[in-house]
Amino acid sequence: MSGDAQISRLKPGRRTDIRRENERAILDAAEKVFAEAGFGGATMQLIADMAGLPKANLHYYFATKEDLYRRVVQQIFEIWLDAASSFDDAPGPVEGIGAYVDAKMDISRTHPHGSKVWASEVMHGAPVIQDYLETTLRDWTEGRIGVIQRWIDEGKMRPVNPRHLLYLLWATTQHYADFGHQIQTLNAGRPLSDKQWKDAKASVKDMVLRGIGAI
Amino acid sequence: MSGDAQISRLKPGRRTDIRRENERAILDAAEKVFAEAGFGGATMQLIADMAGLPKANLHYYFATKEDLYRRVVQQIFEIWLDAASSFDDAPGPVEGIGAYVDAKMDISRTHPHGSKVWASEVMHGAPVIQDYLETTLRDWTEGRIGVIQRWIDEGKMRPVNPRHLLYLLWATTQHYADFGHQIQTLNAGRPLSDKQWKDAKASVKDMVLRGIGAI
DNA sequence: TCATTTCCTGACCGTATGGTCAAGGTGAAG
DNA sequence: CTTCACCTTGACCATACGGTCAGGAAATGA
Repeated sequence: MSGDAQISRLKPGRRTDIRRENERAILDAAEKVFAEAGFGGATMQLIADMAGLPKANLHYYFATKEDLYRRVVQQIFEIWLDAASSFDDAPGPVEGIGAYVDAKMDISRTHPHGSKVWASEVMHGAPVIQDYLETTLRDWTEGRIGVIQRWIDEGKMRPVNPRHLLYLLWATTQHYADFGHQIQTLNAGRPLSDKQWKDAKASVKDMVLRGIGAI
Repeated sequence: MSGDAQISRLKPGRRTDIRRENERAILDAAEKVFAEAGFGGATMQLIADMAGLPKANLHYYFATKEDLYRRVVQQIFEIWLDAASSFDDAPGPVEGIGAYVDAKMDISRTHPHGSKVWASEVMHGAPVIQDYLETTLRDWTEGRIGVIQRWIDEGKMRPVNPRHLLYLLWATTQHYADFGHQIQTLNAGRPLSDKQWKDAKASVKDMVLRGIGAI
């Protein structure tokens, strides 16, 4: 029956699905554990428990702890790169940088663990993604510096150092993920509400865009 | 002879000096190792080697790895609190926030390891300094928010959300320490020169002060 | 010189961790 | 039903780690 086919298609027992779902569960658990404990403090047992799988099963899908870690780091990097497209097809800094801040603030809220793992990785000297920094990130940065410089030349913003503007954007937006615990503590122990997040985004965008004379 | 007394005063063999010097050597080594490897990744053996002492000697001065770690975290926190005095006795945001940015940027250059240890600690949920966040840091923050609000009321700057301004200041200045490796990679692999640091400080200060309408 | 306190350190111990493996389970195709 | 590829997992191992301890060295004061 066609019904059978559909049901079997949704059953978790399907070969490909099993692989996909388990890898996803492991990666999600790993992202959280690596973020909360650091690479050294994370244990495969903890990740396994959080993913609801026996430890030996983790090594069936990911050969080593480092392999698993690498995948987690790559994940957040790709998410950030996607968000960066806001930058490109914008007529000026108000739209481009405004959208970039929005996108990065949203990611800080939806992917705080990934952001922390990335921060940890870079703080420890980028032992596993140094090549990414030297290739993809460097190229992306140079490209964006060019875009900002063009906006400056066109008189759409004040002549600030584009490099330090990018650092300020990264620092400010990621701070809300990486230092989320500190922010929560200073917010009476509660996570930021929807309204407070809206305020945070507006405040950052406002200060940045005024800081560069775009508004 | 009086000469003997002086020499013996300078000899490292003096009781108090021995304790002070060894504790200092251990704390310096620990700060570096904790920053580079994280709490979980750091080992007492590594710290001992870097301090030039046998591992057992570390446990003579610091009972446990956690005790040692706690001391390192407290150290950077006190340094930051000292720097924050720039804020208080300032007539307005240009002087106050300007000096604060200067001070924090200087610390990011001179104490990058401490900054990373603090960041790591907070990212992992502040397991050992949560009480500091809830007391000292919270009080300090509320006080500074009051100062900023007064400046706003006096028309010395635009009405921005003081809390998010503080976050922006922390994020931006500490970024140069915590993400120093990334910044160095994007700087052709070289550490920022004196001139580049000067430019960084000026750029940050300029964007921030303009962002809040103080200049 | 002697007694006392402080400092030093090699050797050792229990535990926890990353990783392995062999044996068994399970769904799909023929 | 049989086959086969893929998935699952308890038990196991070597290693590395934080921490201990006993015995000795060195400094200090009387």
